[in-house]
Amino acid sequence: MRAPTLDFTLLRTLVAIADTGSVTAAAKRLAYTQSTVSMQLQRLEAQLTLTLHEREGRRIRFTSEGERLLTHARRLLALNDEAWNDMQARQVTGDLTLGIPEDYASLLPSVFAYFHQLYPAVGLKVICGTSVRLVEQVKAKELDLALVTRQRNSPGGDVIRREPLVWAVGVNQQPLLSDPLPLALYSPGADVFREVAEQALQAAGRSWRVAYTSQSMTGLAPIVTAGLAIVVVTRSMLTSSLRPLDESSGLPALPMIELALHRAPHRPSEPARRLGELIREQLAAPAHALS
Amino acid sequence: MRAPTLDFTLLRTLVAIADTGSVTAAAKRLAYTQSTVSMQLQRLEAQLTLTLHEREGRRIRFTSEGERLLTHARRLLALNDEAWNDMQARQVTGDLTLGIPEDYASLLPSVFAYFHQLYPAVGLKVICGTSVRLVEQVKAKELDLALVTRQRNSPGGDVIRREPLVWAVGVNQQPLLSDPLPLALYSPGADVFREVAEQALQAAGRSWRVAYTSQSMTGLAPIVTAGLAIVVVTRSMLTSSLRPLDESSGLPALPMIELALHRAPHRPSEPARRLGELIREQLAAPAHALS
DNA sequence: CATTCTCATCAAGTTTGGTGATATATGCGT
DNA sequence: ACGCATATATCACCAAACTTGATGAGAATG
Repeated sequence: MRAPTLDFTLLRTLVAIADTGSVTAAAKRLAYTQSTVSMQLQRLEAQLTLTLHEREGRRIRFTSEGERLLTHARRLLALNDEAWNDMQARQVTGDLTLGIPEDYASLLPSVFAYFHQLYPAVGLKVICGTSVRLVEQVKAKELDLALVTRQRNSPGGDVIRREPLVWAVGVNQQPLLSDPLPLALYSPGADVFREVAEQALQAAGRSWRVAYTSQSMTGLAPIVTAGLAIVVVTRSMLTSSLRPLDESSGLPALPMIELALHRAPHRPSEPARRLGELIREQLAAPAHALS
Repeated sequence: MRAPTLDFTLLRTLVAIADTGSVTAAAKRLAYTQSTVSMQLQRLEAQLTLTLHEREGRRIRFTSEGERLLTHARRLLALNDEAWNDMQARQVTGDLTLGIPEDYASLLPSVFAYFHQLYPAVGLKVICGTSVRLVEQVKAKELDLALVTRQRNSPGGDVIRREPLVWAVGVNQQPLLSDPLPLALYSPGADVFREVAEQALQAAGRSWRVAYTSQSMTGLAPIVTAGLAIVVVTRSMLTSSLRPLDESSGLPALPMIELALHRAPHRPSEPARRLGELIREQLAAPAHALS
């Protein structure tokens, strides 16, 4: 007697029959003939020497053995697909450059680690820059993908996630609400946060001055925690040294910003597609109000 | 493109090659031809469109993809075998009577529950009795199996487990070491514990009297916990109301007893075989000195 | 009662997979 | 270096397994 071995093909038709509730429908779904599916079911029963199904008039009913095998089958197929996908993923090769805004660098390492696990043969390079610059680089095909922040409903790229912006100040500081308002801004020339903040203040008729600027948030941190200026960050970027300011502070509400993924023009490479999908999955926004 | 599906047969071959380290050896183990195994390996690589192995002179070496698939394969095969065995087990039907000594009734319910899970179509009946009587019933084919206690190296049956016997007394009582020693015994005419105790006392030159007897330990419990008599039990039967007596009590050491499984003469039924195996597995002794 | 739908069964054609024989390559001993 | 023994790859052939399209039986619908 040779090794007792199940047949994935038969198991797959079994669950298809169970899912659709009919042999004909299962056949359609699997792109087989009806007679094939019918015989496959019989073959499976013959191999196991037991009865998996009965007929109640027109409807099919699984015996307890059938139900039991079904749970085994689903488990096995899930593992099969996982294994298969994993092996296919290892064949995805190539190089890939992704651009991200500096402020998001902290959000992504886990995604990169996961990506490397799934696609060990892909060389991934990450560069940081301002959103405006990254978009230019993607258009120039210097980058395969770029994750950028942008104001709501700006054109270009696919929205991955929406996030609220907040005013923040050092955790132990009183907000410095003098007029003009002292702002700490980073990415001096081009950053979205700056635009958003200035628009909001202007609409509210407030005056402001740019008290400090830096290339990155880290450079700004000492100023802000010292209470010398107010900063704009996304809610997810709040650290323990930052305290968000609500409406009672008298500052105008800030709109949401969007995290968007830009892809290089024309057919993305396979690695780029995969990374794009992964980023979408992993960064998918927790439930927010939308549209 | 039809469903991406692995082939258990090929996976099995793969692990056989990995286990044996050679195509030829794998072929022998699987009862295939060498050429078959060789082609199967190629087929597997072709289906996945990747290279699983390389040759280092004569020796085979798996690529990292090969190693990876191997771990998947082992997992999948384990699940396959589990599923297969489960489905086969459900086809084992019939009735089955097992005899056990009353004092072990508490040890076995979990085994019975497990057995019923594995072999739901088997009707299992359990009867209790003294070891001597159970052995007779097995010989008379009134029982399919009997689990009995016996003195070390007595003939008949297969040893499942060896257990130490101990003298015990009520947990709050001082041992009543009068002469003659008051014993509480159950299974009056025939029990092994009694034989063992009496042999040990006789060898030690002690006198004793049977102060109380009962069909089961439960009937004796009040007497013993009240400190009116001493009882002999296996170490695993000690309850919170019993206190074991060590050598400092002056009582002679007791030998180990054996738990043995007797099978009805001539070919055991399939259910009987299975239950026998299960009992052996489940009751397998924790590490003891042996021989 | 006719129609429609689903399913089981059959014969036939095709594909797949295993076998035995043979060729190639590696390691080892002389 | 040479030849023997062992391990592997490859080929053609055959048998078994699988899919298919056709056909008929049985059940639901109206």
